[in-house]
Amino acid sequence: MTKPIDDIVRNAEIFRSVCVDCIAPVISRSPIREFRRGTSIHLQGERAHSLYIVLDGCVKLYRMSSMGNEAVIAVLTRGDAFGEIAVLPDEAYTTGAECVTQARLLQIDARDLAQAIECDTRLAQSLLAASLKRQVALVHQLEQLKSQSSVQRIGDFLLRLCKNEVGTCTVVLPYDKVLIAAWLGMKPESLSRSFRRLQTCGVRVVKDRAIIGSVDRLRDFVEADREQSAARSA
Amino acid sequence: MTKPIDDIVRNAEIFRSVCVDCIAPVISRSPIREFRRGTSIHLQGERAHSLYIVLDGCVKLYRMSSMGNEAVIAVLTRGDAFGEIAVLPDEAYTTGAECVTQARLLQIDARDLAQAIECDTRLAQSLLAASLKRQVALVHQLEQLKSQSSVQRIGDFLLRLCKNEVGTCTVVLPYDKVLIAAWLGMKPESLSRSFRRLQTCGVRVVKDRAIIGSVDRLRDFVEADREQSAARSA
DNA sequence: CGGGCCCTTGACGTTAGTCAAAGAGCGTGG
DNA sequence: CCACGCTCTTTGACTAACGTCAAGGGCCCG
Repeated sequence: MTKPIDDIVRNAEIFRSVCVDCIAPVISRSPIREFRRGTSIHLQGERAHSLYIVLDGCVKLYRMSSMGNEAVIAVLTRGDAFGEIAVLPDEAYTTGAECVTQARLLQIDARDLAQAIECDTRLAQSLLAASLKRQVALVHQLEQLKSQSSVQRIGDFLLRLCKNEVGTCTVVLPYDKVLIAAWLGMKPESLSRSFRRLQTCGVRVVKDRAIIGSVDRLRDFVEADREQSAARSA
Repeated sequence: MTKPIDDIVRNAEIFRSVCVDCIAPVISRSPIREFRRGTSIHLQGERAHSLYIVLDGCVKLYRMSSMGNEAVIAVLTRGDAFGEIAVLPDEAYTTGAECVTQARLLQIDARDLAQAIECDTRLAQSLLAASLKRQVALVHQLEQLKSQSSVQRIGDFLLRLCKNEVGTCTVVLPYDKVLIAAWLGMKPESLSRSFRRLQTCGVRVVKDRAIIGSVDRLRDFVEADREQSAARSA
C-alpha cells in the first residue's frame, strides 16, 4: 500500500534528474510527519522554513481573500512538492496548506536544501524544472478560468482523471465535491448543476464515481461547447 | 530615454544575484531584436529555443483556446523575461507572445544559457528565484479570478499602477482597454461598465488616464466590496 | 472627407451565485 | 439495532454578474 519512501522521493518532480546520493543526506535528516484530515500545515504569510513532499494523502493549497473567500490554488497528491519558496531567504508562504485527507509528508528543512543547492547545480536545475512545470499548470488553470465555462472546466477535470483511456471509462472522484468545486473556481451548487448538464454528452455521476460514456464525445464537448449547446436547445 | 542595455539586463529579475561576468559572454552573443506593434514573437506550441528579455515596449503572453478565445496570461515590460521554459530540453512554449507596442527584445539562445547554468549554480538559483516569484504573481491572478468580482479586479489593477501613492493620484493606463480587459479576464464592455461603477468610490477615467480621488478609499472598496454595494443601494 | 478602430451605451440572454429546503449517507450513543 | 444529529449533496426559485448583439460617437490617419 504505502510505497517505500525512497521510491516516492526519488520520483518526485523536484528531484527528477538528480542523482540520489546528492540528496540522500538531506532526506535522511528530514522527518516524516503525519497529519489528520483538516489539519493546517502552514498558513499564508507565515515565514517559510520548510519544503514538503507529499508521501500519502491529499493536500490543498489555498488563499484567503480579505472577505473570507477561499480560493483553492492546487490539490496535491503523492510525489508533489510544495513550499518551494522556502529555498529563497526571507520569504513567506504565499498560500496556506491544509490536509484534505489523512496525510504523510516529508518535511525538508529549507536551509539544508539551500545549502545542497549551492553545491550541486543539478539540484538547482531540477528545482527550476519543477517550478517551470508548475507554472505551466497554473497557466492552464488561468486559461480555463478566463475563457471556459464551468461545464467545460469540469469536463476537462474529468478528462484529466481518465488520462489515456478511450471509449467508456469510469473514474473515481479523488476528493469531495466541495473541494472539487473550490478548485475549479465555483460553488458546490454550480458543480452539481454542471455535472447534470454533462449528462447530455453521456456522463453520469453517481456518488463519487463518474461514468463517462465516451471519452471522445466528452472531449468534443469540452473543446467546442458551442455546437453542443445548440444541440441541447434543439 | 532608452536605458543602457547592460543596466536593464543586470537588473532583470532572472539575473538578480548573478555576478555580471558570468552572464556577460552569453549576453554579448545575444542579438537585440526590434519588433513592431502586433508582431508575433513566438507561438504557443512552438519548439522553445530562445528566452527573451524585454528592453523596451510591451509584450503580451496569451493562450488561444480551441474555440478561438484568447486568454491573456501576462503583460510584460522592461526588465521582464519570458520563454524561460526554453532552458529545459525539448519543451515547447506554453503561451504565444506578441508585441502590443513597438518593442526591443534581447534574444538569448537557450542552449547558451543552459550551458551557462551547468557551470554556475548562482545562475540556476537566480532563474529559480525568478520562476518562483513569477509563480506568486500567477497565484495572485488565480485568486483574483476565483474570488473577486470584475470591479474588484480593476480596482486592484489601478492600485498596483499607483504603487505607493497616497491621497489623490492620477495614473496613465499603460495600454489600450481591450488588452486590459483581456488581461483581467473580461470583455471590453464589462471593463467599461466596471470603470463606471468605480465612480462611486471617487475614481474617474478619462481617455487613458484614471484619476483616483483617494487611494485609501479605493483600497477599502477593493478589499470589501460587500459594504460598498450595500451603501450604493442605500 | 471618409474609413477604420477603439470605446461606450443600451437592451437582452445566459451563467453562476445566493438562499432555503430537503434527501442521502454516516458515525455515535442509546 | 435504531434513532439522532451531522455533513455532504442535490434541487428549486430567485438575483446579480457578465457576455452578446447592435448601435453610435469620438478619434486618428489616409
